[in-house]
Amino acid sequence: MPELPEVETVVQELKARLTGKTITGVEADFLSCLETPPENYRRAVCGRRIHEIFRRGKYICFELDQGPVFTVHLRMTGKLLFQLPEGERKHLRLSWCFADGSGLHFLDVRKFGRVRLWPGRSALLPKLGPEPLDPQTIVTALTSGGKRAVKALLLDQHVLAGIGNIYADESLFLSGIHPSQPIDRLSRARCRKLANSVVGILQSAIANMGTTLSDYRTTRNENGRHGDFLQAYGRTGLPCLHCGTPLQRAVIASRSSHFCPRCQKIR
DNA sequence: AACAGCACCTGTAGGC
DNA sequence: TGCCTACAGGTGCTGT
Repeated sequence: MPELPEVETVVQELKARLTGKTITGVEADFLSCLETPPENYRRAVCGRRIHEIFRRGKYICFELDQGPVFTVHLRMTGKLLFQLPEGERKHLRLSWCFADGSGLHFLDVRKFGRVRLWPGRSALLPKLGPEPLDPQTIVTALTSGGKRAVKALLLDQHVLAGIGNIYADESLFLSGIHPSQPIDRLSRARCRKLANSVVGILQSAIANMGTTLSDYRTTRNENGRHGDFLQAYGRTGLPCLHCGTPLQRAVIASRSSHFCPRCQKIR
């Protein structure tokens, strides 16, 4: 389940390895992963040099010379790998070939991942909210959230771009806020605490190259190490690391939510 | 406006 | 062992 830290890890590796390379071919094994007609996509990218690779929310963005950008969204089970592992050929959806003979492979068990072409950087992903990497941006985004549950806001990519279920639960646990807490009844101080938790969690997960629970891998097919540090997500029934109360699981904002019923009360 | 439900998919875990 | 079902969750859509 790649969220901001996982995508950031992938982008840093792609940047180091692929910037400046020229795309010579695209081989699609699963045409539906292209949201742009295949011929248009090929025409736009083949023969072009990769100018810059960057991240926006959970999107991986490849900016090519002369303007066009294509985005890759990994959704739940997508991976970008420099080498295609034997035995995973079954899940290969798309490959890019480069002028130096190297390649990049997009694998995706569940076929949810998508590749899309955009005319340029200025028109990219217009509905996406701001990056949740500085506390003031987060406070501002959350405080315009009406009466909604705080977890619904954290997960809404139009409000903040990049947070998914794992880091939403971790941030709420760290700041002692119940996922169902209505945002308009959250004090300014607790909102700031949440914002600081979000930034801290995301930065620490980036430093650990993300969280591998099942499918996520780096471009070198390595696991992220942040799974060892999760304090709430996936710990249903295990003791809270602050007070020892067994953690609970409930469906909130249509997602499984993991929280401590004692440390995270609605106030 | 906010939210629920569903579709998209497949692998895995659990029950029987 | 094997069959069946529920479940995992990011995004975008429809309906209420």
